[in-house]
Amino acid sequence: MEKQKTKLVILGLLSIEPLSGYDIKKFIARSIRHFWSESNGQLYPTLNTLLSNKLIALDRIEQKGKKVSHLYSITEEGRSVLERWLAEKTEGKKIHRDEDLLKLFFCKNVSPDVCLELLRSREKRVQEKLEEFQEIQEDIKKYSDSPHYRFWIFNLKNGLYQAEAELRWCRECIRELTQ
Amino acid sequence: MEKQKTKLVILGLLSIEPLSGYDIKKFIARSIRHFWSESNGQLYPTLNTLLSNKLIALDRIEQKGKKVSHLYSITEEGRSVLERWLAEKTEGKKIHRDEDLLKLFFCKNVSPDVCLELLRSREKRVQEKLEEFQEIQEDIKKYSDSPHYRFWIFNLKNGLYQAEAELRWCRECIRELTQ
DNA sequence: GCTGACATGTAACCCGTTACATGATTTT
DNA sequence: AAAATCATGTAACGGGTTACATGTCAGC
Repeated sequence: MEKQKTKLVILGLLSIEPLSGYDIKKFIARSIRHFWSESNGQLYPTLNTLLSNKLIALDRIEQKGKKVSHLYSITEEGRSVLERWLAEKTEGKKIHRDEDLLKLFFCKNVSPDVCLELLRSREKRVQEKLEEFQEIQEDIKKYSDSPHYRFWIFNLKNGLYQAEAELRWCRECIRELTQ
Repeated sequence: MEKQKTKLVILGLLSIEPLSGYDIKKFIARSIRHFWSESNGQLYPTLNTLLSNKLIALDRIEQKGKKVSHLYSITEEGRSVLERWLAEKTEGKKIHRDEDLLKLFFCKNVSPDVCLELLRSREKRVQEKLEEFQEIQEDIKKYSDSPHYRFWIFNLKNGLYQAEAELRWCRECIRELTQ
């Protein structure tokens, strides 16, 4: 009965600045995509739910011609919901399923080459992720004066450390298998 | 349209040795719980699906008194499905949602104490995970002569490296916030 | 006139967990 | 006699993705 986190992301992002649904998607893509995602199928309906629950407000509808853009902002009530969640203890039960590791666990069934290929492709993926972090770092630089910034850097660093550890692991495994 | 991984875990585990549904649960708990989980609601129905697809076979039903235990084993067909999957390239798109990091991203909204508490509780959780790895290492020692063993150690090491990186990160963040 | 970004949304589907149901057997 | 573990399952629910639907606007 995992509670719906989508509404919390929305509230969180709107606590930074008023945004439209589309803005939220872009914001996520530029900043937290390395540990969070939202799909349209969740985003837009949730936006409307939050609106009817008065946790967010519809600031204005911009219309240039007939192109519509809904700009939302967080309400006082929304803020208190957000703050309550932030102070809540996160239950860390959720284990995240890792398909590569699962395959590796059964790798005795296949040739060493298959296994090596798995590791190399993971290595490559991790390297791409590292590059992604560079991009994100660039993207959020424009917020470097914001009080949010230091926390965002924390997040980035987390991804960085994880990726480095992963890379080291891939290489060690590959070395051990090729000896 | 994420394909059902449950059946692959089952096939994988049965490729090691014949097991009952309950055995599978225990096996997971003793070996791969750090990166995989299965619930009853998935396990038992999938077992029956695999059976009717002839990817696994019902070896025998043990009855001591009226306590029933179904022992399954993998068929040739099941083996080839397993091997095909192992050789398949894993699409690494799946980002795993991290609620702590999400909270941290919005931490400007709350007092530094709340943020510190978040980090400390994460640190504690990671330490517990490290202890878990010790347990798992003990539990799988009985397989140390098996050709599977080296891969299992790889997996364990992955978790270990991840946890160490996480721990370092937690501590750095805490230090930076308490200065 | 076409492509690609802008912009919002819905419907179907599936994966997975939770909670419940049932009953035997072993241990305390 | 109670509690824990063994053992298999089902029903309901909900979260989340995919794919589709619709239409505008800017630039080439």
